[in-house]
Amino acid sequence: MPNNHFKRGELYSVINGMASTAVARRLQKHFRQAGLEITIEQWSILYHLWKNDGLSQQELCNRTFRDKPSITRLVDNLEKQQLVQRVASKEDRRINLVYLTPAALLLQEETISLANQTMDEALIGVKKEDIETVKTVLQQVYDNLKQQ
Amino acid sequence: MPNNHFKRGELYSVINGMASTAVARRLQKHFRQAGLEITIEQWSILYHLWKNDGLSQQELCNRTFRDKPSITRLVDNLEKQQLVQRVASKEDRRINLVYLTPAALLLQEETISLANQTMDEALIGVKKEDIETVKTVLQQVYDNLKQQ
DNA sequence: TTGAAATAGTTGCATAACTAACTATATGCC
DNA sequence: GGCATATAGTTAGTTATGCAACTATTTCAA
Repeated sequence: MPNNHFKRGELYSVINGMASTAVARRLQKHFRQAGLEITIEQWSILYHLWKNDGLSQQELCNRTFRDKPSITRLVDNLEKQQLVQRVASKEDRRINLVYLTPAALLLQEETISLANQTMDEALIGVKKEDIETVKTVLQQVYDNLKQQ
Repeated sequence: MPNNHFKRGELYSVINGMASTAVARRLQKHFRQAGLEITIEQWSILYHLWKNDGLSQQELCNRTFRDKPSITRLVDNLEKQQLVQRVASKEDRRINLVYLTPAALLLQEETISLANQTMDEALIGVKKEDIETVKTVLQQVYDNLKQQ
């Protein structure tokens, strides 16, 4: 039984897009101001590779919540910019492992600093325990919808 | 002084995209399954017009958190599908007022019901007071970033 | 062992987003 | 009144997303 019959239309606006778009736009702006030519979507791929280089494209799908064609094209564009390189797996020839180039490693510190700064701006005046609640709720929302 | 130095990278993933994308995809799926040919972006325009018909494109920008070119093209596509109509304002000839057609009025009840149903699915197991917290935090995030 | 099903990735097509540059109209200050 | 500036909207170019259909490879079971 649904437990939340109250202004769901507005809730929809809130959960869907408005805050996340604002954060994304701000981060993109910070990148641009720093003279960095990458998009935030490309950056999110690099972010996961900095944490764990050599992920397969499928793993990048899982970790960035994108579908396979999106990853294919993001990796295409990152390869064009010589920030990553596809390497066929030796164990399973269906799999491409994606590796960072030295150029990408140079971006890590500056861009993560800009991302942290962006989150600091975004979260001014927000209580720490409320942030935990947001994380939990949005994770629950994702889990509620992810299967099928 | 930033007050939230803890795993902001992951927080970024949570706030940005994952939950909102999942909700969007689920709603789009519900529309498709019901044989409705509109995108959720188009629907969000109709949603604001059902609440207040005859908004200007600029007002639609403000209410849907989109930029002007996005609204131009969404209204283009809605006009192609004969769901809305542009009417030049008599007071200010720069302004287009956007009006719903009878066909769009027919969609209101069904699509809002599907949206509510989608939010119900999304919020299963989430406490009402936590939802209030999420709304408040995301609104704060938006307000923190919206100016300039 | 062979053939069906599953998995990894790519391609094509449509829609949507952002930026920048543009047109048209309105406002406001000298 | 006239010119600078602001505002409303459009257009063009690039990137990203969703879906469906496709190829290649692997897995698994009859």
